[in-house]
Amino acid sequence: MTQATGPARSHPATLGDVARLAGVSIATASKALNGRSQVRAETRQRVIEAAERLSFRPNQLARGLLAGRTGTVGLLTSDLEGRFSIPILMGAEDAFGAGEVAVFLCDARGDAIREQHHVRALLGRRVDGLIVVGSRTDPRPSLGRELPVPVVYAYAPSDDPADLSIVPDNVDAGRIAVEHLLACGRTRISHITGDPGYLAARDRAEGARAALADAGLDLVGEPRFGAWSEGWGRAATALLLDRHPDLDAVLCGSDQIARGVMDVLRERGHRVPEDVAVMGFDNWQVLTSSSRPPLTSVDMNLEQVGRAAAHALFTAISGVRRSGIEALPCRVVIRGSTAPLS
Amino acid sequence: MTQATGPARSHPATLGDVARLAGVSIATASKALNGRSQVRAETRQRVIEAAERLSFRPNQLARGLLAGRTGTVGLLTSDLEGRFSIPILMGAEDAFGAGEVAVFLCDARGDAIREQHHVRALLGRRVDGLIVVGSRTDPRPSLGRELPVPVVYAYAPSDDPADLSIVPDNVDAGRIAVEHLLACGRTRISHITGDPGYLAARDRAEGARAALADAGLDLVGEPRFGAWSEGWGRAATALLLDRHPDLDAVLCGSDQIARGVMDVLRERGHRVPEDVAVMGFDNWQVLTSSSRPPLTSVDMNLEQVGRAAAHALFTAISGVRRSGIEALPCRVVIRGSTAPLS
DNA sequence: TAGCTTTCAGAAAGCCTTTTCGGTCCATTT
DNA sequence: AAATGGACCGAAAAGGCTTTCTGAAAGCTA
Repeated sequence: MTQATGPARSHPATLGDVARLAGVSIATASKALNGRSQVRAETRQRVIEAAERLSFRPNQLARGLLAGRTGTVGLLTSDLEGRFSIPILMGAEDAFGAGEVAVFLCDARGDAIREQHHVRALLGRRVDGLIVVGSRTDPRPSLGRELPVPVVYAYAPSDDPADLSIVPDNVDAGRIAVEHLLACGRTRISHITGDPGYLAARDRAEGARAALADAGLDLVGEPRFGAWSEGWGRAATALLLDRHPDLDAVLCGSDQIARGVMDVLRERGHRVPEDVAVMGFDNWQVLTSSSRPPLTSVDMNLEQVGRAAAHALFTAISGVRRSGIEALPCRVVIRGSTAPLS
Repeated sequence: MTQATGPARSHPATLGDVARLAGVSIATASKALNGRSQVRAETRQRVIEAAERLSFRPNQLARGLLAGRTGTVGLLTSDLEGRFSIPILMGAEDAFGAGEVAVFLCDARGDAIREQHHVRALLGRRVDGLIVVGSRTDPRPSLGRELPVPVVYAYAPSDDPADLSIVPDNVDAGRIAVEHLLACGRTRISHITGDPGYLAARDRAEGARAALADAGLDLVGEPRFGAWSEGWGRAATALLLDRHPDLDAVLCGSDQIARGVMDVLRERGHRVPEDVAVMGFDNWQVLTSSSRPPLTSVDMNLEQVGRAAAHALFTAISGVRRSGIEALPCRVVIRGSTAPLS
C-alpha cells in the first residue's frame, strides 16, 4: 500500500489569491477580513466569500513575524511519564487553547542538556513565554534571568526567588487532611508517608503536625517516612500496629501507601473506616475509587495549578511581572475510607 | 511582589545585527552561518563569532515563511487524561524532538467541535503534518482527504482506509498472551475482560481463542465481558469459580481486572501462580508491580506506536504516502503471577 | 598584456501579512 | 463653479531570513 506521490499539494491560499478572486487589492482584502472599518460592506462581503471559497487561513507565521508576538508558548516538562505533569499540562493547555495561543510541548526527560536544547529551540521559534513543569515539588534550578521571554515555573518552584512559581500548598494540604480526620472525631492519628528526600513529604507532615498542635494533640508516633509504594504502606502498618494498636486514623502520604495500609489493616481485623480511618494523597482515581472502601484523598488541584501558571504567563507577557512562590490550596475528596466515629 | 515593568525587553538579535557587527552584508552572514560555500573561511569565522556574541538564534518564523515548511507538527489528542495517550505522545515527541521538529499539543477533550477548531488553528500555523491520537482502538472519523498536509492516525485508526493508521495489534496480543500461558503448561484458561463495546476487548478475545484453537483447546467458558474495573474482576471471578473450579489460568482484559481477579482468587484459597496463573493487559506499572504477586501483563508498546506514527508522518511529509492500518506487535512482560505449572 | 576562470561579497527579490499614508471619486457646502 | 469633506481603495513598507544573480577582484593561461 506504499506509493510515492510526490509532496506536491497545492499551496494553501494566500491573501493575494483571495484579493485576486475578489477583485480587490491585498490591502483591502486584509482590512475586510480583519473587520477594519475602511471597507464598504459590499466589498467586504465579496472578500469574505472569496476567502471562504478558497478556504483561506491567514498565515500565522507572517502575522507573527510582523507583530513581534507569535501567540505560542513553550511547555517544558521534565518528566512526561510521571503522572503529576499530565494534569498540569492539561490545565495549561486548556487555559491557552481557550485563547488563541498554541502550545509547544517539550519533554526534557529529566536531562539538563536536553532541557537547554529545547529552550534554545523554543526561543528560535520566538515563543512568547515558557512554562516549566517539574516532576516533584522540590526547587529546581532556574533557567536564568537572561531569557528574552517571561517564564513561569509550575509544581516545582525555581530556586531563584526572582522567578515566579506556582505550586500546590503541601503544608496546607497536610493541615486540611488532619482537620478532616479531626472533624470525623479521630484523635489518635498516625502518619505513614514516602521518601523523606521529597519536600512534599516533609511539608505534608509539617502541616499535619501543625493542625494537630492547634487541637492540642500530637501524632501517634513519629511520621514514618519510607517509599511512595504499597509495599512500604504494608510494612509500616505492620510495625505501627504492633506499637500502637489503639490508633483510630492513618494519614498516608500517597494513595499507593494508603492501599497498602488498608490491606494490612483488613488482614489484621481492623475495619475501615469503623475502627480506623484512612486517608491518602494525590487523589489518583484508579487507586481511590477501586479500593475497598473507596479512599478519601487530598487532591492537589493540579489542573488548577496548570491553569494558574498559564494565566500568570499571560499577564507576564502583557507586561505585569510577578515573582516569588505562589502556593495554591488543595482539597479533600471524601470517600468511604473516612467517616465520623460512631 | 507584583510589579509592572513594561513588556520592553530588548529585541532578540537579528541577522542584520550580526552582519553589522561582523562588517559584512546580511546575505554573507546568512551564508556563513548556514555553511554555504561562497564564503571565505576567515569571513565565516568572523560572522560566527559575531553571532555567538549576540547569542543570535535565527528566527524560525521568517525561515518557515520562506521555505514553505515550518518544521512543526500538530499532535491532536482526544483525551489527554486517558493514560493511553500519554505514552504515544511521549514516543512521538521523542521521535520528533530528536530531529528539529517542534510539536504543537492540542487536546480536543473528545469534542468534535473543539477538534475542528484545533485543526484550523494548526493549519493557520502552517504545520507540516498532523498526528491524531485516539483514546480507544475503535475506528474514528477521518479528518477528511482535503487537508493540505499529511495526517497519521495513532492508536485509534481512521475510518477511511485511504488514511494511514498505526495501531497496536490487539488480536496478536491476545494470541501471545495465551501462548505464554500455554508455555507455562496451563490448559484450562478462562478470559475475563472489559466493555464489549471496545474493539480492543473483542480483538483480544479473538486472538486468545485463535491461539487456543491452534493448540486444539478452547476457553473455559465464554469470555466474560463487563467493565474495565477491579470490581468487575472480582464479581466475574466469583461467578467463574462457582462454575469452573478447576481452571488453572485467567487471562484478564486489563490490569485492573486482573487485580480484582487476584484478590478474589486469594480470598477463595487459590494460590497465584501455583494453582492459577493470572495475566493482565496494558502493563500499567502502578498496578502490575505493586500487586501480590507482581502481575504478568501484555504491554502494547505504545511508545513504539507513537514513534512509528512520527516516523510515518516524517516520510509522508517528504512525499512518500502510505495508507491503511498498520498493526504493531505487543509484548508479554513476565512477572510473578504466571509461572510454569510444577 | 589580453582574456579567461575562480572565488567571494553584496544587491535584490521573495515569502505573507498588516498598517500607514496617499489618492480617487462623489456628494455636499459656500 | 469651486472648494471642502468623507468614504473607500491601493501602493508600499516592514518584519527576518534565504537564495539567486550580478559584480568585483584575484589568479591563471596564452
